[in-house]
Amino acid sequence: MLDVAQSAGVSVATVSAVVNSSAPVSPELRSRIEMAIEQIGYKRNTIARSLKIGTTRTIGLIVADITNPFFTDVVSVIQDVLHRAGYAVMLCCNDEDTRLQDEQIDLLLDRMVDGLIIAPAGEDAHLSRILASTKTPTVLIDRLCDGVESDAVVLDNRRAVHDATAYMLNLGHRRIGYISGSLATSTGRERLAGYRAALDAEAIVFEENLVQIGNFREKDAYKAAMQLLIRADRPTAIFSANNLMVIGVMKAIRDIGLRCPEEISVVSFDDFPWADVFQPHLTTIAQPVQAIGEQAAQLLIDRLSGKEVEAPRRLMLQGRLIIRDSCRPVPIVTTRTTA
Amino acid sequence: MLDVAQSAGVSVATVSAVVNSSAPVSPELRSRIEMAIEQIGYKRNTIARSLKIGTTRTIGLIVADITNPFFTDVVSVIQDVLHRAGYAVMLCCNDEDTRLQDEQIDLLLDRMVDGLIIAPAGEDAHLSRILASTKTPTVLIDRLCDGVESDAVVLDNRRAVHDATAYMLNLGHRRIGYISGSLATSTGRERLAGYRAALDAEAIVFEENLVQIGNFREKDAYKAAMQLLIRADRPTAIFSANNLMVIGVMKAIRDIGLRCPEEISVVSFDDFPWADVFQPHLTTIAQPVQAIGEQAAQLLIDRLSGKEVEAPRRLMLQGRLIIRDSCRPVPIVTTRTTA
DNA sequence: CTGAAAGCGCTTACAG
DNA sequence: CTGAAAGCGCTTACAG
Repeated sequence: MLDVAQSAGVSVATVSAVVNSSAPVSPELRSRIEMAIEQIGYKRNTIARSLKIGTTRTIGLIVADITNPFFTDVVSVIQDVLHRAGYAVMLCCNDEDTRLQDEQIDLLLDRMVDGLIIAPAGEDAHLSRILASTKTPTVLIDRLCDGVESDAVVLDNRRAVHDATAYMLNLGHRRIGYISGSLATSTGRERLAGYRAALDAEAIVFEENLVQIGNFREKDAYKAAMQLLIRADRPTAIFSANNLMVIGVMKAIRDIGLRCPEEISVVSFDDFPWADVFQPHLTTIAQPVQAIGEQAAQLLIDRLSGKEVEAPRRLMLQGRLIIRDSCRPVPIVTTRTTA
Repeated sequence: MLDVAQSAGVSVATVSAVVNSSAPVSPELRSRIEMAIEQIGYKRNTIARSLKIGTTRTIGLIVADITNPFFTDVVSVIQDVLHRAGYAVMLCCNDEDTRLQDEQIDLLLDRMVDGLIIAPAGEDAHLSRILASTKTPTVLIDRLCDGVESDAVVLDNRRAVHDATAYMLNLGHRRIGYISGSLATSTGRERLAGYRAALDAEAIVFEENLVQIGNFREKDAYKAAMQLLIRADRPTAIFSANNLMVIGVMKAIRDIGLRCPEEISVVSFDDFPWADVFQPHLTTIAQPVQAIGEQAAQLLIDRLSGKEVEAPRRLMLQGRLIIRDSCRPVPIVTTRTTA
C-alpha cells in the first residue's frame, strides 16, 4: 500500500480511502490511485486489516465426519450461503475424535474466526468449557451438547424415529433390531428414545438385546448387525440410526446370506441420493439438509450482524419418512395386536 | 500479551520468549509468566503473529464439488496430513463454477494462505493467470490445467479407461455408450481418449453418436443416458466417466424399464463404499484416494519447508478396475473379433 | 538473561 | 478533500 501511495504521490490514508470506499476522494486522485494499484498489482493484506479492525470475516466449521454424505450436503449449503454473505469458511473434520475436535476449536479461535458452526463429536466436557470461555458466536448443528448454551439447529430425532418404528410395527414387525449411534451424542440418545417410545405406544416390551450400539460408522455397525443376525431368534427387521451404519448392516445381511427385503427388512436414518436407484431401494428418514444448512448459517449471520438476539435460539426441524422398498410386511404373521 | 507482561511485571518481549520458547528465560520469570498467562487466560493472537512473521500456517483447499464422494475422501486425507503437519485448512467448493472459483482463489490469497491445493473446475484462462501472478505454492489435484505450471498429482485416466473399455470389449460388447464429463477438463478429455484408444486397439470404429457429453453431474448424465437408451440400436453397455453421473445413468435405465446387468451393462469411473452392497454390484475404476491426498499434501509441505524443489513435479497414479457384477457378457453374441 | 524500540500493513480519528 | 500520526498485537534484532 505504501508502494501504491508513493507511486501515486499520495498518502496511504488516501489509498486506504479508495480501496475501501470509506471516505470521499476527488476523482483525479482516485483514478491516479487506481492506476497505480492496477500497475503495481497491489492486493490488500487482509491479515493486517483484520488485526486493525478486529474481524476476519471468516467462520470456522467443524464436522465430525466429512465422509458422511449428510454432513457433506449440509457443509455445502452452509459454505454457499456464508460465501454469499461475504464470509470465508475454514472447515475441519475430526473423525469423531473429541480431542482432535478441541484442538481444532483452539486453532480456529486462535485464528480469530468471527463465528463457529459445529456438529460436535460426542459429549465433551472440554467443549462446553471452551465454548463457555469464548464470546465467539457459535451455532451447533445436528447434535446438541450438554452445558452448551448456544444457538442450534437440530432435527426432531425422537419423533422421526418414532414414526419410522411405528411404520415398521404397522407392517407386522415385532422384533425390530436397532443399530444405535453412540449414546454419547444427543442424536444417539434421542433416536433410541424414539424407538422405545414407539414400542411403548404399542405396548410391546423393549428387549435390551435387540439394540446394539454402533458408533455411526460402517465397521462397528457391521459387527453390531452380525450380533443380531446370528441369533436363532433374529429380528425380522433392522433399523439403522444413520446412513454410514446401514452400509455395514447391508453387508452383514449379504454375508449372512439373507435377502433384503424378502427375508429381512431394513429402514435407515438419512437419505442417500442413490437410495432409489440401487436394489433394494432403501426406506429412509430424510433430513431437510438444505434447511438445516441455511438456517444454521443464518443464525450465525444474525449474531454477527449484531442483531439484538439475546437468548440462544433452538431450531428443531422435522424429518420425513420416505417409503421405498427395503421394508416389507413380515412374511409370516404370528401375532397381531389390536392396534 | 501486554496484560500478561504487566501482571507478571516483565516486558512483552520476555512474554513472547516464553510463549514461543524462542529465547532462554530464567526459570523464575518463566513460571511467573506462565502463571499470569494461566490466570488471565491469555491466548496468543495468531493474526498479529502472522502479520509479523509473514506466514499463516494455513493452506487453502479448493474442490469443484464437495458432494462428490471422491473429492470428499481426498479432502479428508489432505486435511488429516496437513493438520498433523501443523497447518489449518480453509476449504472452498464452487459447484464447478469457474467464476466462483476465481473469487475463492482471490479470497484465499487475500488471507495469505501459505499454499493452495486445487482441483480445478474446468479450463480457465483466469486460473492460469492468477496462479502465474502469485508465488504462493500451489498443487493441482485430479485435474490438470493448460498453462498452469505447478506441482500436481493426477490419475492415469487414459490408461484406466482404456483398461475398463478393453474389459467390456472382451465381454463381447461392441456398442459401448460413453457418458463423458466436461471436455473442458483434463479428466474429461483423457478419459474419453482412453475409450477411443481401446476401440482403436480392437479396430472397432468409433461412433460419434455413442458418446454423450455430461458435466460430471447426475442430472445431465440422466439426460445423456436417455439419449442413448431411447435409440433403436441402443448400446449393450454404458461407461460412465464418474461416480455422480452413474447415478443418473442408473436412473435412466430404471425409468426406461431396463434391467442391469441382465439387459444392459454398466461400468463406472470412481468406486463407492457401498458399491458392493446394493444391487447391481457396480464394476468400477477405483482411484487411490488415500495416496492422492497424501502425496498432494506432501508435495505442498515440501515446497513450504523450503526444500530445494525447482521444477514442477507431476505425480501420476494408477487406477484399478474392480470387477463386480454390473457388466456381463453380451446376451446374444452377434459378431466376434479375432482378438 | 531482560527490556526498549522498531516495524509487519493496515485503518481511523483528527487536523488542516 | 487530504495527510500525519497513532495503534491493532505481535516478533526480533540490538543494547545492556
